[in-house]
Amino acid sequence: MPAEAKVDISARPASPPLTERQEARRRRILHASAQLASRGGFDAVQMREVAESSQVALGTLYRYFPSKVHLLVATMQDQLEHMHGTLRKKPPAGETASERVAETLMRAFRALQREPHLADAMVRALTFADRSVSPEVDQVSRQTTAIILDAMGLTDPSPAQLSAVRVIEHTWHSALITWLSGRASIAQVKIDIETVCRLIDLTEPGAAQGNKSQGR
Amino acid sequence: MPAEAKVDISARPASPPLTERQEARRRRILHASAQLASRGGFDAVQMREVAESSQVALGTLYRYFPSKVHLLVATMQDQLEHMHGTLRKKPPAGETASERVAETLMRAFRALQREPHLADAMVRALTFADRSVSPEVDQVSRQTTAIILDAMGLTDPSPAQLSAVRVIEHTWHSALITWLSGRASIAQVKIDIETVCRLIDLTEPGAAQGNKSQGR
DNA sequence: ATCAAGTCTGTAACTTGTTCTAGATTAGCG
DNA sequence: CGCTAATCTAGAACAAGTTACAGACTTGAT
Repeated sequence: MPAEAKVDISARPASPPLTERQEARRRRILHASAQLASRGGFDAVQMREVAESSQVALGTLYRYFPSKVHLLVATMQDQLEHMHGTLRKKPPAGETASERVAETLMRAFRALQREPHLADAMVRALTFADRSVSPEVDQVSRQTTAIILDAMGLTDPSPAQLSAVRVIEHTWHSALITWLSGRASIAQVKIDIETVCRLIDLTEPGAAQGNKSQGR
Repeated sequence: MPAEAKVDISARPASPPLTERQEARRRRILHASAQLASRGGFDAVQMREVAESSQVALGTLYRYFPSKVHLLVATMQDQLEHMHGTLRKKPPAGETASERVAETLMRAFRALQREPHLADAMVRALTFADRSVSPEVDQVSRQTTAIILDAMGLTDPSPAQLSAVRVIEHTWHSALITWLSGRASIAQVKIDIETVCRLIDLTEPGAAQGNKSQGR
């Protein structure tokens, strides 16, 4: 499945091309953000501290990322790219599409467990984001969709399959939140993921679907 | 299905019984909260304004609700009780359990559409809540579960059914967020709800499930 | 090399959630 | 009624996100 370059193109809004120093600043900021987040989660990412850690004035930080939520969502985009790359190297081994998706998400989940504070910061920012961050959040969503479709081994999904993927993403985000806020165990998240992934089986060609009103 | 009184018991932590004046204050605060939220959503619920609107000192507000998120989650509990009562009066008419659940959730969704700002405030608070609010958020979750099980017409759900309900709740919350932040249309939310509700069909006695690894 | 436009820095100010304090008020009790 | 503990009020104070601004530094074009 050859689809490497496409990601990088859509990743940046690419409005004005950044100079080298600017690219370096941006990278320092994202690094500081991830670092602080890894320590104490959402609350520990304080804009003044991010600015100081990344050797940038507060005003500059806000020029690069117009709010804390923007910053953390961008941090998530960054991490997601890593993740997608990593996952691509070792594709999931399951037989059915739903097994492979569940395996992929559980692998991502285990990665998040290694940095729970970072996960907290990123996921909280994602769900707290208001309309002003929609484009960036959408980008994260597209990236996530791409990862799931990859795991399914699809290049040209049907509408029903896209719906299933949407629901899987919903479940993934919400399950993460319940885990992060201590209301669900790791085992519980696993069950939820496995449960929702069975939706995929319903969309397979041979599956008998006794349904109506599944418009567009 | 006789299960009326139970809700009220678990609804309040019932630590110290409130005096009449205190109950009145609590009610004024919740009312002011809902009112402000209906105007401008999460951001419009400012603690100083809530205090003023409800004729209570700021310190008192914080004594009743230890944070803005606590306040909004309590507001949501309040609204949910209304909702559950309303829904109970006109049970959904669908033939299958999944149809009835989808109908119920869509009805709730339409109610939220009438007060989108209030919905914004409540849902944002719910997903932004950290561990310190877990008990309250859990209470909301239980109430939501009860509504869904009601719609299914179940009193004694199987583990598989509970899993399905959990996933439905995940989808419900997350779909609401995408709608509130303008990243999904009302139609899209409808599709997502209908899609996830088909999971219920998989848990019915006669359903053929070609699955493995569905532990406990 | 020089100039204009755009960036970056350092710092103060403003906003809103949260905490703290000192002095009234209220509730329960003898 | 009169006392004591708890509660409530008004207002200041603090914390962190965000904005504003004046002056220094870069950049790109000439």
